[in-house]
Amino acid sequence: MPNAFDNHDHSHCATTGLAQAETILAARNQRLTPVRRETLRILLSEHRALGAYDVLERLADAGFGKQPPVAYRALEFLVDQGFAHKITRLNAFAACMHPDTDHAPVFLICRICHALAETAATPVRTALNATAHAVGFTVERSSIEAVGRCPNCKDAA
Amino acid sequence: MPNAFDNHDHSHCATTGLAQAETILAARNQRLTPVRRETLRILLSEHRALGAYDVLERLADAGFGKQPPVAYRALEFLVDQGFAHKITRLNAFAACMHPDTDHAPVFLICRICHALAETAATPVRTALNATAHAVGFTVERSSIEAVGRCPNCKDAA
DNA sequence: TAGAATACGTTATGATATAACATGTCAACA
DNA sequence: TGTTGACATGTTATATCATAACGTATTCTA
Repeated sequence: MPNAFDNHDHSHCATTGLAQAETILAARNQRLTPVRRETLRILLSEHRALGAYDVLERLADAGFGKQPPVAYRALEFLVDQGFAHKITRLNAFAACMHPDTDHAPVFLICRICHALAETAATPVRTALNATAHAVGFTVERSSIEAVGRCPNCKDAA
Repeated sequence: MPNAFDNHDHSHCATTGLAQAETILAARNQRLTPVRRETLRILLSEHRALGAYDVLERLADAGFGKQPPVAYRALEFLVDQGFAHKITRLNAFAACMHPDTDHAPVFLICRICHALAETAATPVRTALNATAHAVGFTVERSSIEAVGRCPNCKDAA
């Protein structure tokens, strides 16, 4: 599976992502309405996080409503259904790169080019659960977000 | 070392925290001015995260300025110097419980009572670095925040 | 003590997010 | 097949979080 830092056929990401969403949502009897579909397409079109107001602007350009709740509601739906994530450090949203598998992902955010990768969380999550367990805490949800330099920007300041 | 979920002599947290800050800042030639001191005292007075406007209100009550930059600047200073952390998931700030040691902490946020604990990060950070390294990413800073139930609230909904 | 650096206070504005309510769409079924 | 109820979309208005820009005061240091 490619990640955001590889060169890859990016058009593939969007078509695959939309197709996956269609299938999964149909199975759940949930509707991928036009606004929701366009919102997901917008997020899939970049391997970076977009602010709700960026998404809103693009939705408005595509003929949908111009007011914040339009974007926030579509984003909330996609997050609830596992097709997008909120990156709390950035107050921004990104398409999920593997809605079919394991969740509680780790996000790697490039400080230079703003690329965003979503990586395998298992070992990190295991460590987090152990740490929490040691003080009697039960983890329900977690955000693990790292800022740094991606391989393409590793020599930059 | 007690954590937020233990019963402990809480007045101790504030006095120790302030004393530590005095000592460490003096050694760095940094000034713990009255606003900064009061801000730290406010954060230390609770084992939970406070929003900047909550802090601001208490600062105003204590006779300091009433405008947002007053709180944000003091908080920024404390974060820079390692005496407070921003909890991005909550858009809120909390006193650091061990400004003297290892950083890049893990935060455990109780969904029920809003208590906040800052725990040993080493194993989680190790796992995160390994995960990042596998895709060629260099971690510079990270936030690891878990929401769930603390031992005192584990039987609640 | 003059000048530079730092800190504090204010006004104003920007950025992110949601409450509340009206209108529109669609599927189930009486 | 028309009504109903659930869900979705759109709007207005407002809440919440954060910073830019500028003037004044304090502190440090030469």
